[in-house]
Amino acid sequence: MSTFCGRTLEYPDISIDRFDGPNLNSKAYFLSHAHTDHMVGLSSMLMQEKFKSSLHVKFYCSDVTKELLIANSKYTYLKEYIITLSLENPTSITLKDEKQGKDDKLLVTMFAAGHCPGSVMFLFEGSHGNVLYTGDFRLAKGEAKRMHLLHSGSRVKDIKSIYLDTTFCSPDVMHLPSRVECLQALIELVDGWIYQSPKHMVRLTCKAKYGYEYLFVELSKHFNMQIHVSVNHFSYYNKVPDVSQYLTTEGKTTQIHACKWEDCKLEETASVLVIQPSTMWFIYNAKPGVVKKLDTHKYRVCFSFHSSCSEIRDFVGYLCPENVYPNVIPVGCSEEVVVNRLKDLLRGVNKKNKLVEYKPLGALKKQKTTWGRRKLGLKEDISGLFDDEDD
DNA sequence: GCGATCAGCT
DNA sequence: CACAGCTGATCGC
Repeated sequence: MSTFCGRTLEYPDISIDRFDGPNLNSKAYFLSHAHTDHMVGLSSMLMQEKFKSSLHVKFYCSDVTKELLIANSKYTYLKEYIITLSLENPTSITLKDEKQGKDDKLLVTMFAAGHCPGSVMFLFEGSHGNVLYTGDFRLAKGEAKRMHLLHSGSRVKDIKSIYLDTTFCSPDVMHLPSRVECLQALIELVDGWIYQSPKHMVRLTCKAKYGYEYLFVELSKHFNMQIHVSVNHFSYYNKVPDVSQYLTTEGKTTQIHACKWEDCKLEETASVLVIQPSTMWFIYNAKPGVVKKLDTHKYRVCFSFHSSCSEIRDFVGYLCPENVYPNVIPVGCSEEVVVNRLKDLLRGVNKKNKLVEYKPLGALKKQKTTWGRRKLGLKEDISGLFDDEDD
């Protein structure tokens, strides 16, 4: 659950993923993805009036996020203010001072965040340094290297601050199965079931509105069978063919269901295998593995749309920013504790979390130090990191 | 009769 | 199981 207030220290004139309170004064708005905890205030009358009364204030997001947004009547009003950006395509944005002051310019680049359909990160480059806002993300280790516009030539850009999805930045969640591992386990379960008879059905019980589409799409491709979803759910994907072509609202045409079960009138002779994708359950039960049998007809598979702690640390360690600001403070946790779990990866801090003394002429040397750490791979070098915690 | 908010649930 | 919702009750308009 995002606790980000909407504004960065470096660029307080823009708001990201938060649209209430002081954010009503911003000069531009950004949405990383269409989950409602990132849309607080977006449907309010205050926000609607703000857009209506401002000539230059726009709303930036990805194409898919736009379609998911405006398919919901609460947000259809945004249509005329939305400017969609394409991935890894730097765009210059002018922040107009409505009272004839001086305008500011900001270069914005979006990157796929791997959290849910349309989810992105934003890189802001301007006079106050480079700032990366990750939104929610799930990236495997090493993926930052393939995000070319985080680089300048062969070097990583100088990132002043990263505003980071720290949902699973905790020693309890060092490792999570990859998306592919989860998919393979799921395919095995489905494969062992649906070929027994046409009345053998699989029911996927998914909680969030968006996020499981990767599983739906890949399952559909593998079994050459569309996934049944509720009409209401399907309507959000009308303009997103990359997803909708793998879905159906006709329950009778498929053996794989992710629909609202009560509305799906199946014959009573059907035998149903229930599979529940879960993350927290696996974390709290400390069950290693990808799949767990609960009952003869009931399984859980471990699937996460947030990065594990080691994936987060790999990402931050690769970028080596000066500052890290957690977007999520887990319960019973403080911002300081979360930052301490990442501090050793920041620029100018050595492995023992001591500040490296600042010498202007030592710039090259410092550069070398961080390089060395990157090359060595900070992979399993986390000893002592969690010493100072109570739990 | 429509939102907004909140408890309870998954 | 604060991953991200949904449903249904209640209150105000």
